[in-house]
Amino acid sequence: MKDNLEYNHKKIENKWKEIWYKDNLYSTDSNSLKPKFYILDMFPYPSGVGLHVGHLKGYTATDIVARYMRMKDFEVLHPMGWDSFGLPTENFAIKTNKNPFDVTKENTRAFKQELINAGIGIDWNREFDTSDESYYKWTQWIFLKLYNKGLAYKKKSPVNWCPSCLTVISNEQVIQGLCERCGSKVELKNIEQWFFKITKYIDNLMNDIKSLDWPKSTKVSQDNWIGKSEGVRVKFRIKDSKEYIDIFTTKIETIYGTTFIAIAPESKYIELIKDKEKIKEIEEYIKNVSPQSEITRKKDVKTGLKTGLIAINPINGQEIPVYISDYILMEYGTGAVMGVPAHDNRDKAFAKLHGIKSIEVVNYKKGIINHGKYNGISIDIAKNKIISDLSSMAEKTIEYKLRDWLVSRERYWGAPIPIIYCKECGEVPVPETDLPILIPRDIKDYRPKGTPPLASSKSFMEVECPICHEPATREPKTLDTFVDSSWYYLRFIDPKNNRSIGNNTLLRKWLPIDFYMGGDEHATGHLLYSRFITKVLNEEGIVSINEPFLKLRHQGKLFGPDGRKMSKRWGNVVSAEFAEKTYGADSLRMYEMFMGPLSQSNSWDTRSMIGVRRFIDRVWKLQNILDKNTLNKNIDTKNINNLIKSISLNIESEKYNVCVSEFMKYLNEVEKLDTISKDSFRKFILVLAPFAPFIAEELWNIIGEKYSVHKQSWPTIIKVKEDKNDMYINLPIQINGKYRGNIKVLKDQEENEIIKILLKDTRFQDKIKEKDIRKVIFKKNIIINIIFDDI
RNA sequence: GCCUGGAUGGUGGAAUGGUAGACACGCUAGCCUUAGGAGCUAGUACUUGAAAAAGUGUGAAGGUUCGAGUCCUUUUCCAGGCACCA
Repeated sequence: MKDNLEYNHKKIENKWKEIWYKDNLYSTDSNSLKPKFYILDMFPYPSGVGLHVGHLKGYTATDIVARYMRMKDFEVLHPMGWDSFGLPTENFAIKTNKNPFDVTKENTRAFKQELINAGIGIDWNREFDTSDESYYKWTQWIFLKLYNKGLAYKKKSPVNWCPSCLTVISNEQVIQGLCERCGSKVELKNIEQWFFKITKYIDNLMNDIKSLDWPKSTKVSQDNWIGKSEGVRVKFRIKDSKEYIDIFTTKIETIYGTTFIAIAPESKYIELIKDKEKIKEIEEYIKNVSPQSEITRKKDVKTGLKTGLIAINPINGQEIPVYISDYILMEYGTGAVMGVPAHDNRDKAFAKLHGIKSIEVVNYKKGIINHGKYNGISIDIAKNKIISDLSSMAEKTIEYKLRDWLVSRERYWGAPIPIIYCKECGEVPVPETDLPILIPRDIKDYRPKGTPPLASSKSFMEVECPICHEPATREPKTLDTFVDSSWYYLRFIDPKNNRSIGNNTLLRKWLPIDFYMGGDEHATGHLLYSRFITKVLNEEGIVSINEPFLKLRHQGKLFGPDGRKMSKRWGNVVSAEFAEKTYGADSLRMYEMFMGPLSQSNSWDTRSMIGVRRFIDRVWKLQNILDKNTLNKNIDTKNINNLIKSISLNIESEKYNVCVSEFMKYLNEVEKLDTISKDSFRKFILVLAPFAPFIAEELWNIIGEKYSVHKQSWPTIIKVKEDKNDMYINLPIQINGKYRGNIKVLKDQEENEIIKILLKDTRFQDKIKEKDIRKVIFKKNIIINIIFDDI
């Protein structure tokens, strides 16, 4: 036979990827009667760097699952699109001096080609860019839905400003005080912006997440981000005044220990100060503090000033000084705290710096109050008593960290906000029939300047008021890219629909997503926004689901060979193209799976990849030992049965790395036999197909089966007759709990029989004396453990 | 500080409470070859030993159990996330 078979991955991959694409092999029949399975990857920003091996980790895993489910006779929807609107694309366009329209086209083409090269099975009929007019029409439509429900509103408030991107950004886009995109220090600016009222859905967001099949860490992240805390608001009266300062505390039991009040520099309580000298001093202080964002204020030094105001502790009438300090955040609680140096580290640090005394009033170790009226009473009881003692001066409340979602941007490359300003009629939403509001093309310089670039287009700005038909102007701000991606998953179901966001029946049928895969960096951004938008669309009757993603998994990061994050800066980016050229797409896919559990991060090691390439070569050479004549041997059938079972099990339990080992183990066994039956070979190709689609299709073709292997059903297990070998098992022997070898015994052999055998076995008869046996632990077919007295 | 994961050979990693290190990479030796960064065969946790074999061994210390990498308690270290959130 053909002895020197060489597997030519280039030739074979080029052949099949063309045929598959031409046939759109992975197209989904929306109206199929089979059970549906919707599996989705977080779609990428098609930035300029191209696809590297890290991107493919998640895509390969979903591709394997999609192919497996397809073979299990589900109608599988596995689509792909491009998150092309927004800062990543626009910044890339600016850097390369091109326009974002062209950049989007070029980059999406490149990304798509690389996915095709990697054999990722996508229904390309459903592809879209979020910057397509036919897509952002519906982004704007969703904005109007929110607007009409009162969930989209404009407000002047301190917002995060990135001085390099020249736009506002949301809280979720600020990472440790720096801009997520460019790493610049974020400033605080007081400007009018558009918000989505996500805070209205806090309770739903917190409750509904509990039942989702999501990684625990992600659920916890969202909970922390929402940051619910239950506490009490307390009024502290100002001496010689009718005014009060409202504070928020979660530790009302410490109120006796209050030795000062501190308010935020932005606090309205500053107006209570009447002393002119003091006002000057404080204005000076505020000037020094306020240009900084709350996030970037120095944490170690807690600066502050006495305001001259004296507050009265409502619990005991004690007079305490009021300070202004930059460690108090205006945006949380009431922007004022009761300072309890004895029981709060920050208060303690502030008190130390400003010479304020500290009174210990609670013993947290013992869980009791050790001061005043409630001395000796447990904290829980004291809390309630204090609250009722304070009566009208206190009120139980719940505070959250989550703020409303800031969605407007002073940038060009995004969906224009569909609002019109009319002198007569005020703020007017664009009528649905006028959508989409297109981005103007007549802007020469679209680069960010701090004011919305769209404002410089006359043709865009000048418009007729939809109500009174008088001249009016458009809102020149655009929507954040996270608005685009907060609903994209539902567009794949009916992507070409021009009349509605999606056919109602189809949306009902295909939602929710059964399996969602993507990076954990989206835990508090995209994933939270998508859940929110889904809940709004649900209330509007547009979708019938309450949660978009039933099951979520994160693929771990793939670092460069040097263990650092893959980046141009380090020169450690391994392109998908490089890996495919060297060893082929099938090897690349299998290697990425073989590296370890999917959720775990790993470093790329090209050298290790040779292992899976050797495997692929040996699979190719199986043709040499293909036995066309004889019937199945029992052992051959048993081997393939085991493989089918274990691959199914391991795909379903998401252990793709173990799948690869199982294939290798199987191959080792088969090579030992020097022959493989056609039936087993056929099944082997079938189970291998989700992992290595190219070589599987080629071998399928070679053995004369009908195109395509990827349209076949998952192989079934044939029952084999039990033979002699099946009658025996190797039973591990433990003596005093320690493994001492094993013996060959009949399957289902009982305990006393086994002991008889052991007593005769030359290896064990010296060690085992029947009369000394104290106890025997026996688990049929699993283990026998013999315990002696003298342990 | 808080939260979430981890810790198993030289490396990546396997292991429903039941033979730890599967499967690979690398390495060592041999075969084949003009050659090998190709292929094949054998070996490869550590210690002792020529070998047979014995002992030790899953970050550390305890505990539960006939039996623990796996369960419980304490602890150390590593990675990631959040953070003046009152």
